[in-house]
Amino acid sequence: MPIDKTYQPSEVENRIYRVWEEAGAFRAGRPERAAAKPYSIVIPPPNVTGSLHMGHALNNTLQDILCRFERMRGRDVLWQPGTDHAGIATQMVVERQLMERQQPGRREMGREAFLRRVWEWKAESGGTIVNQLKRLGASCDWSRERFTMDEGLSKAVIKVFVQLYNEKLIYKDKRLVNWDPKLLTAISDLEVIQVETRGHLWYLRYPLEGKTFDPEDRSTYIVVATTRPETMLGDTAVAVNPDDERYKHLIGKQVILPLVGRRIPIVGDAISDPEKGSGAVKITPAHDFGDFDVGKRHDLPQVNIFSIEAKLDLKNNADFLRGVPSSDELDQTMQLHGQDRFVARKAIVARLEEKNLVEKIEPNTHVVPHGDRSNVVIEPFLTDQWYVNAKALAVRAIDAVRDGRTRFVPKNWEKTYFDWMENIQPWCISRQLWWGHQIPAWYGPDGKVFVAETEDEAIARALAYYEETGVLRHHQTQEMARHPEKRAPILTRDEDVLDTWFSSALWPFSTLGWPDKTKELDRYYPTSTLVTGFDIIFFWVARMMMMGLHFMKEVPFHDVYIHALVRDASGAKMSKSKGNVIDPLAIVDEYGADALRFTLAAMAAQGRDIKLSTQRVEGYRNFATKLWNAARFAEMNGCASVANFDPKSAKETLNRWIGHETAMAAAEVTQAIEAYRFNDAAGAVYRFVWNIYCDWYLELAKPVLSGPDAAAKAETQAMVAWARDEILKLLHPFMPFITEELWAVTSSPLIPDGATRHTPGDQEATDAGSRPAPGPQMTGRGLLALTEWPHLEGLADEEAEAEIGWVVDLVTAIRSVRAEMNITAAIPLVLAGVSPGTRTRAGRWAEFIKRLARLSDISFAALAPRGSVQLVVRGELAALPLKGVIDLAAERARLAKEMQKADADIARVDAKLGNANFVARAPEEVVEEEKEKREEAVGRKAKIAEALERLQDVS
RNA sequence: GGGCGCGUAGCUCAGCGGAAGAGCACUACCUUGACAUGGUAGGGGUCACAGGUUCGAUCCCUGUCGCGCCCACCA
Repeated sequence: MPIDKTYQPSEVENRIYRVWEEAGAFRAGRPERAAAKPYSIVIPPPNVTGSLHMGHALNNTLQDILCRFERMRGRDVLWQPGTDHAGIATQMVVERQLMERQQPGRREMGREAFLRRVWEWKAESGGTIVNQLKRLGASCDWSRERFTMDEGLSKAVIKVFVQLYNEKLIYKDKRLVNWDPKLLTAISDLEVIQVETRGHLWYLRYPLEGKTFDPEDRSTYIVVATTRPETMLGDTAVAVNPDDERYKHLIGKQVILPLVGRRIPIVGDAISDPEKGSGAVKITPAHDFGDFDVGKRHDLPQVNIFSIEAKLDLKNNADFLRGVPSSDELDQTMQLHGQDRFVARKAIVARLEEKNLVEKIEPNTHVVPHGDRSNVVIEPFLTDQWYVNAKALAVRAIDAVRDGRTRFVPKNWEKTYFDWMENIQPWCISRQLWWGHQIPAWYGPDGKVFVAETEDEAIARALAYYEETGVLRHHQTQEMARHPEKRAPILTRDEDVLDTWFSSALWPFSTLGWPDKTKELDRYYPTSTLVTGFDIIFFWVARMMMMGLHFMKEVPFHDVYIHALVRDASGAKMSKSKGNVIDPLAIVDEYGADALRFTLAAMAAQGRDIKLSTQRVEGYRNFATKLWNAARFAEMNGCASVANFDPKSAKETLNRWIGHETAMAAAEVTQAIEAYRFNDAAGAVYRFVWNIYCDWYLELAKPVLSGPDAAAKAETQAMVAWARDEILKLLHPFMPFITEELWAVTSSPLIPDGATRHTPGDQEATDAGSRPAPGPQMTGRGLLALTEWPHLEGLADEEAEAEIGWVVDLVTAIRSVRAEMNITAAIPLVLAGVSPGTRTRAGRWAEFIKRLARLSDISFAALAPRGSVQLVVRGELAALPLKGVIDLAAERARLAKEMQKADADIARVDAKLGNANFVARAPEEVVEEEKEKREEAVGRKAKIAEALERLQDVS
């Protein structure tokens, strides 16, 4: 079947993907690889209800390159796919949907109905991202797809929770958390972002006890500065710096808290910076992280001005005053109950102003914590939450990176990792949400906690406990154990769910079947490589390290490749609100998945953000077209793969040369991928395909392919096909679709060893993988995805390199002159006074050179003909007799310029070689190189001089 | 306040100790039997600045100036 004139990705990609899937090409543990070394990667699970964005495209392209590369190198590859339930994000999406459809909200419908609704939404949209990954070409083992809320993974989550609880590494604690007043849940430190905000600094006067407050008399009050005046209701102290002469004498005295009337002490504490604000600071232990610690140091009470039930019955903002001891003023005149915090702030400031208690208000820009999802101001809030003792788990996670069991690429991310790990805070894992893994903790009527893997177990433990403590009698517990309906009121389950990242932290082993001892766990854990963005090093990588080491006693992965962010062409972060999002699927539709993948790989240099422009994608789409047409050319010239062809058997210099170049390129690509240098790998294969194979090899092969030498022709046909096949292999990890398609199209049928070429077969490419061999003599060659990666040895050939290099240089030099002088007609070439070796070469390559440089004739002479343009090619003169065409003055000037350059080169080298220190201290090979450079330049200079002299003769 | 990174051709970026590179854009020529999604040739850079180390610095060190990002309880 002749190859189409242009490659149509849209027609090919889906079909090819189906072929791979039907052949089970991406299955881990294929029987024939039972003895192979495993290679495993777990996918960073995308949000199950999400859709593919450019970050996914980059992330998964890189993983796919590694997986396809290792698969071709014979490894038993497991690319473990799956999706994440993404607690908050998914819950928000569904809630928004309910709102848009004007359906009852989450609270109105209740937990059970709401969860049903989320599962429906998951069923509806959950396949989207998976299909999108397939469109990208991701070679995941889809038969092993997992979801963080699958039965198996949920079992792992519960097991981990219970075990950590029993080990006292998970505990419940009442302390300040980051409370998101919009989502009405606690969030972890990592989910808080600091936003620079323009606000105010209020200077408040707190009257001193025992003095009559007089705004004119500064000795009757102390001024505190605050950015959150409403929290004053919860103040339990005023702090001054113990070394501050202005306030030292007040330490130990009391102030009367305005509006509330509470007496609170003035304490000395280093938290107070005399330089800042007024030098005195209000202390609100229940509403500020710093103040919380001060409160601990000075044993201050914690006055929570929000309702303790806030998480249950608050609407949209933190409710006020539930916890504040009442004062008549607050209760009766201010009406703060249920108010929005910012409304309350205004009311409080207004009231303080009325009472002359506000000294001044300054504009103040400061950083304010916001929820990363809700984007509202976070409220530090004193509640009971569950925590993981991350500090304890971090120890081994730090060691593992320290001693290199896990290594980051690029290495500088290790510092970021260490900095965070070494200062790690308790991880708040409970969320007041519904979508997620519900915490396996049950409470007795007295608040006693029972943590267990199942409710039955919790009940059994509770009954035993209450019997032992005398709360229940033996016969009661017996009865309850027998009759479940009677025990219902005994225990209530914790309503909260776990942070999504808790289940993600288990991903490398939970997806492999843990806690069961599976053969997959045994074979694929620890995984080989993790590929992820730097933005989730803390969220995810660090936590997988901790959990992996704790539960598996081994690191979860050996290498962590950290890639950059994809930004838009001008460097801005892509976001929906900015409208600068480039949809990867739109790119795939327009240019093909291969073009997008290649672009991402080519731009994935370590350590820098990727600014994606569609122009660049277009360029690589063109590259795909180039490859396609090169394959077409081969096809049209009868170049078909020869079974068991050995490129080392090539006799033709040209063929030995392409063997040499192919081997070099293969080595370059291999080493680059091994080192995670995706851009280098992509660059190497690009240059080889376009600038070596297409630009020179195919051009030089043309005369042979249409020439009379049957043996040379047959060898060249085989070699063209061989190099093309090697290209398809080298390019396959980057451009899997077009390469697989070409592999299929060009492989049917193969020419049996030693036979001559006949017309190409016309079999459908679709079934290249599964089709039986076409005939007794033919060998089907299966899928490219499962074909062996090139390991080319013994093909280096410096002699061929030198010879073809000379041809290339000569042709280039002649073309340059032609273009500069605007000569279109065929012209003759005279090689003047060249060595016998060059003479032979020229004879051998005459036809090629004539064709590529458009020459009418090549001849030899002792001297360049008068009126010639004279070129120095590899130290010898090539003359183009252009009498009448050439401008002697211009030619003289050109040669003079060349001469200057030669002189400059010689001078520079001489400066080096004349430097005794250089000769003495530089490495020998460098000195040798310089000497060679000098020799070359001197030779060149002599030839230019000769040419100039010859030119003088004419004038 | 700490940490990380970046300033190289008009644009986007590689290179990171031994004579400045790519893609795109630009200019000229080419409908030559694989490819105009192409070919050939060309213009364009004191590698941010200042010191230092070195025989030699775009590359290493120090500082300065710009620009990002991350972390941090400061009013």
